Amino acid sequence: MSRTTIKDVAEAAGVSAMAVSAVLNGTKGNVKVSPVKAEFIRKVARELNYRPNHLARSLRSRQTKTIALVFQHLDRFGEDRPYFPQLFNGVLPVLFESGYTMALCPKLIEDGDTRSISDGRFDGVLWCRPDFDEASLEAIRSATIPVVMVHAPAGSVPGVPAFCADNDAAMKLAVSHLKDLGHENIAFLVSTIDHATAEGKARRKAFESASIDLGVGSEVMVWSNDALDVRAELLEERGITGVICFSDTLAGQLLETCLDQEVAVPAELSVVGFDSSPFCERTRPKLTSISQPVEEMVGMATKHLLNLIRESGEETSPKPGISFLFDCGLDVRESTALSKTQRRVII
Amino acid sequence: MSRTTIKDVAEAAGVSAMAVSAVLNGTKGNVKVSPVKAEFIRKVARELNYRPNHLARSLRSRQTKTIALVFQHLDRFGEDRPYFPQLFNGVLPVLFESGYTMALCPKLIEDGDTRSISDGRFDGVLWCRPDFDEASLEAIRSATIPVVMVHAPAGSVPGVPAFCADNDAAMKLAVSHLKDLGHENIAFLVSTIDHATAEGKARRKAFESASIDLGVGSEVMVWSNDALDVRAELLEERGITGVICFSDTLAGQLLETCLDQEVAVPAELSVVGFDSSPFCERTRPKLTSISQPVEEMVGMATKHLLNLIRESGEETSPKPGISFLFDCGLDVRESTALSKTQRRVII
DNA sequence: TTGAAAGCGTTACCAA
DNA sequence: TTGGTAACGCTTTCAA
Repeated sequence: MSRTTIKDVAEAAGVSAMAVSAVLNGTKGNVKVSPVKAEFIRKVARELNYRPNHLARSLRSRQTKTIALVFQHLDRFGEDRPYFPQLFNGVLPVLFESGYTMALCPKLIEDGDTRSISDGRFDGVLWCRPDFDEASLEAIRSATIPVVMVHAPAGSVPGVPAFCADNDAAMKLAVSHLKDLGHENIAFLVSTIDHATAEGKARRKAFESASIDLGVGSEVMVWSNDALDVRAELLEERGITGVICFSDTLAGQLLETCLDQEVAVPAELSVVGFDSSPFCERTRPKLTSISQPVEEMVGMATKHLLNLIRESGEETSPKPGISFLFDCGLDVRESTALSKTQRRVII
Repeated sequence: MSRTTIKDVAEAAGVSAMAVSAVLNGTKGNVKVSPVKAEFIRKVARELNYRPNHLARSLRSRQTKTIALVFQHLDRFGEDRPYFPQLFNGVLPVLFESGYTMALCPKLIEDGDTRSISDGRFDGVLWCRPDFDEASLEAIRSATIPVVMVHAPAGSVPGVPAFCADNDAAMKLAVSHLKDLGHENIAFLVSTIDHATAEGKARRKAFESASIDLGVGSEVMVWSNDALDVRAELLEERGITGVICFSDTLAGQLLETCLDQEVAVPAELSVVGFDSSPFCERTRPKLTSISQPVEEMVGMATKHLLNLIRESGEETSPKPGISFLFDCGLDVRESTALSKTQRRVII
């Protein structure tokens, strides 16, 4: 029974409640208790097995030592989705090191009742959803606690720090790789759902700029769940020989479709994924993919959030919003190769 | 700014704070507000963008709509550890459906400061750590909120419900499988860490009983990180031709060791894992493994916990502690085969 | 150095 | 049907 309150301890020790509080909280402020008395209080507290009520403490002191993590919870935490392990590996060590608790709140994650961001339970929010509707943006804007966004393009919400992969550089890397292999017409493939997200739009734009800059033909293809006739629609109709996909998962689906339709990868079509997850090692052929430092991004975002929380107590001049862009890499595996034309030239 | 309090709303609407509370909380109890007034209050609340302070509400009503999840956080959430996705898939849907928040608290998960179970922040605790030290057991015993244990043998803490795989039946399944294949000397392999856990001990005992019941020679081997000479120590010295491992991970390590030492699996040695994770499909040979319904176990444990929380408000006669045993299966893949002797007999 | 009192924002209880 | 008042358990401020 942790029913013992600070009052019980105070009575048992023959002191006031505040003396107990001061002793147990490391007496910040100008209240001081003599060492002897302090030790006695500690002893009594231990004997009564006193545990401070975290709720009452938070209510009064206006800090909960808890942050909320918001992510896109469309489906299960799957075996082939390396994102969630990376996310948690990025967040938890940083949080735990500082004694912070992580909360997964259905109101924020599922109900979209984003106004409850500031309902007092959290000191800050790590917003890792790539889809922003206007309600969410408004909630983030008007939050009374610090919010940090991950996977959000710079400046998505003025004044709110954003941590994001450098999609422009990433796409340039991938398009350049395909161009070097002799591909002249390249497509960007994205699912309907992802296409609607901020990151979907950002990568699409990045792809288009990269294509123009590098002078290759480009095409954006939004893949709903319909059948896709790779040979007819891509190869023949549009002369596309290289495809950059929004995600590894999507690239995996494309590989399967190619297998079904007897389109050879990479002989006839080169395929690039996004994330460079362990999944890439298990496909046949192994998937060339853009790598994104999710864990580092999330880890730094978490650290930044904790800093903002610390500072929010102090009187500091308002800071400008900052965004952080993370370099991506390209892990070349087996799914990309010289285009047919190029091979002819070499021969 | 969600600084608007219930008082502000009450003033603006010209009513008392409790009227507002009654209206917004669905007026349980005997307090009633006329429909007209109720609608007006709702309107004012909406206009002022009032959000109830969850902390204050919890403090007063003594329920936080939050449960804590405790698990073993030895290392990273890895790609080859299917446990965590299964854990979260089991817990979150059940919790979210009932509007409960899940908290990961460093005090409980890392610091071992288990007394803070009852610090007011949680309505209940889902205890999924397989290692129980005396301090933890004492903390669970003296908790003021409901606790449910997963991976704990029945009756680990009197009165606390335990959800666990039926290790006895599982081991019987595996030993029987190996016996049918003609193996006469079987070992149970477990790492030092796992051996110290409650589940480690339970499986060891289960293995020993199964071996005796089925009349096969048995040996328990605790594998620290030392080199293990499979041929000398297992095959020659002890005549062991079949090994049941504590986990798939450990079985994977054994497979690698066998590869290094040129011991053929399954020709010379049959290997069985535990968990039947997707990992088993990726080893060479594919790993025969005992399957444990983690997701269902955890899901049911969560439901049970929520029920206990609901009931804890009511005056019910104290219930006896219950334990739930879950059937395991054996997924036979490629790492187990007829023993040499048996093959000779057949030929 | 100490203690008393006033909140924090809410809900429960009791009188009207 | 209403509304005041008293908690919930703690910390902070102010006066001694």
